[in-house]
Amino acid sequence: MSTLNLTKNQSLVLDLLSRADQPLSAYTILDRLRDHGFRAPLQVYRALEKLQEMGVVHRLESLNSFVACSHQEEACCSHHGTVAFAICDSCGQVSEFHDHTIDDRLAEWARQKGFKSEKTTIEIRGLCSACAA
Amino acid sequence: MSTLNLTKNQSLVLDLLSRADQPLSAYTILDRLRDHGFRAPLQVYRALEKLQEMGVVHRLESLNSFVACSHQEEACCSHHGTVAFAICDSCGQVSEFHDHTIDDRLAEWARQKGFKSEKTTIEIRGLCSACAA
DNA sequence: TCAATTGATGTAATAACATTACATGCGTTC
DNA sequence: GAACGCATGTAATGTTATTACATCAATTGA
Ligand SMILES: [Zn+2]
Ligand SMILES: [Zn+2]
Ligand SMILES: [Zn+2]
Ligand SMILES: [Zn+2]
Repeated sequence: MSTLNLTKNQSLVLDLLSRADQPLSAYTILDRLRDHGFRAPLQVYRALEKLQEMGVVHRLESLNSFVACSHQEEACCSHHGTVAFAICDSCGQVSEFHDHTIDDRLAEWARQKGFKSEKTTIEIRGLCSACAA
Repeated sequence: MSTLNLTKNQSLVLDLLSRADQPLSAYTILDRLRDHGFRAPLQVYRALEKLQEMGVVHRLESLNSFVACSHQEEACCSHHGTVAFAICDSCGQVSEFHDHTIDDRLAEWARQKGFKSEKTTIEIRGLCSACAA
């Protein structure tokens, strides 16, 4: 199933996350979708699992929350590899970015150690420019 | 209070983590310290909080678990800055390392965006060399 | 056609992780 | 020794995630 062919529950969750101005927890999503028939956590977690597999939603490990992908298809690369998140602890704004040099350094460390990387998490907590001012 | 002057509860938690061959959750720590008088989660969380402040214990966000610091005081630097963790999903082994280039790239991104970084999490999940073989 | 399969869904119960609130004990300071 | 700071103890609650089981619809292929 592609991004263009989501189930009803998946669409509801993705739409909600896309409109949110900050990460949402699974239970916040549940609460906000009660009017649309959501009754149990599993409905949310199942939708999130699929959306993450599709790469259109990311889990923020340090927040136990989820965001819609805001990865910009920039000129430098086309695929969605490892990304980093900068999370403002004041306003909740999340910036998603990637950096080839970081990727390369992590890959080089893994190569030297014989470590087989499956998934990399990079999250910076702090204050965005607006909130730090 | 320095590393050399821990309270009883802090010592018990740090000793347990230091001897563990994999990350431990707060509740696992609680269970293993019941014989030493631990009765409630808060005893564990309070000790962990202080130990983290001292820098002798780290929280692994992607596992909701904790490890004793294994940072090696190498020739290249003396302070305990941002570190990365490679976590084997098979045997639980955790490798803690740091990379100045990664630090620099993240700092440069933050500088450009005016983001004030407070704490950075880098965790690689995968298979260690022994388990990948 | 219709049984078998697959994948999405619904519901309840439970497990796992973390915090709040309040009380107690125990040194140090003045 | 009163006041204070700080570590501790205990109970209750809040938050996040999973397991188990049942139902439903679309697909498939004998
Ligand atoms: Zn993305
Ligand atoms: Zn902000
Ligand atoms: Zn360390
Ligand atoms: Zn391993």
